[in-house]
Amino acid sequence: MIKLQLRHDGMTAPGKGPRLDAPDLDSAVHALRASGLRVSAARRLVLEALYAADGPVTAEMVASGLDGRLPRSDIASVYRNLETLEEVGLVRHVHLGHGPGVYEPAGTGEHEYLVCDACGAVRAVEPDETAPVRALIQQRFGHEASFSHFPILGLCAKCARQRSGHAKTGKETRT
Amino acid sequence: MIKLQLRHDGMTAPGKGPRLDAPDLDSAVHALRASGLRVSAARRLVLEALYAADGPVTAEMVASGLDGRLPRSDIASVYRNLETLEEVGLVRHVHLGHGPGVYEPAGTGEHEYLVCDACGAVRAVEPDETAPVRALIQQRFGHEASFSHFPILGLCAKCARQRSGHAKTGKETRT
DNA sequence: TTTTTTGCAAAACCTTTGCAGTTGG
DNA sequence: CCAACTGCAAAGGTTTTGCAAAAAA
Repeated sequence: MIKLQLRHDGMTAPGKGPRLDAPDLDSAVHALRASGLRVSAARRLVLEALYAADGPVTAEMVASGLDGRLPRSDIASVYRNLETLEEVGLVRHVHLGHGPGVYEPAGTGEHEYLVCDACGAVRAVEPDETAPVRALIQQRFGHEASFSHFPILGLCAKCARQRSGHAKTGKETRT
Repeated sequence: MIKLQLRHDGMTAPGKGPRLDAPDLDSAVHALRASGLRVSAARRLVLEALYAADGPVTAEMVASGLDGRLPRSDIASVYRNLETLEEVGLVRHVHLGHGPGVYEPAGTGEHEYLVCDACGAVRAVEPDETAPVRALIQQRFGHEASFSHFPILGLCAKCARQRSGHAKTGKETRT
């Protein structure tokens, strides 16, 4: 068993663990106020964007007001607010691939992700769907796994079929 | 079932899938030549560093000659060579956290990783240890998972115990 | 000799930080 | 009023790219 230690900065919600239960924008704003944080225009806008988006989005997307659907804001403030909101457990971020991280409201269900390395498809599943998988990992390794920060990478059903079915040649995506 | 598609750039060995079987530096160099690539000093040095390291290392580490153990080289060339070597299947890279990616020889066994989100511990395991986990994922989701590019994140046994045992307060790492 | 590869410099990309001015409570 | 927050600008860390010079085959 190899074990090494690298530079590390805590990848999930830092201060507290428990994500606040905020299924919609309003409850998020209330929770925000309850946390002693100010509900500034910029801050509210970040939440609005995350709740309005139909999936996890980049900071850049939030700053652009979801490509114009909302007023745009400063990217530095967006990052600062995402971090603050993540600290109080209202927001979560995930790394689905090599690009920028993507953010989503923490209160809308703790999604876990499966990403296809060949076609890039992202599939969000509910944690109880992966519960047996996490249980098995727990049992085998004593490790309490979570797939909500890094996805389960691999080949989606379609790409896997395609590959084994007729041993296709170089059907990969560019890198 | 949610399904979204984001920008994607193929995170594992691009051109071909099959990692070349190069358990040591010499066979790697031979495989390299066999691939039609030139064995330049800089290129060889990258391989030397990866085989000499005792775990996956950053490009920066390679460029520094593993902190002086080997001659140092230009970081841009290191990245270029890592990419090239990855393309022919001699090298692989992993993202263990928020920092830079880490690289290792592909021929020394396809490690998979478990990373602790609290203490940062990295545990490398052999793929047959995770086989049942991957089989379960396959069965449940039709997804051919691999944990060699993104690790299984979560709490290691020790940190999990610590946390459930005596409901500790704010025992987290900074972010 | 010819094509690949290098080394340097510069840029690109994502994210963080410093600071003076603004604003929410 | 005053601490918290903003916007801008600048920097930081990682990775990529352009290009003329060097080196492998």
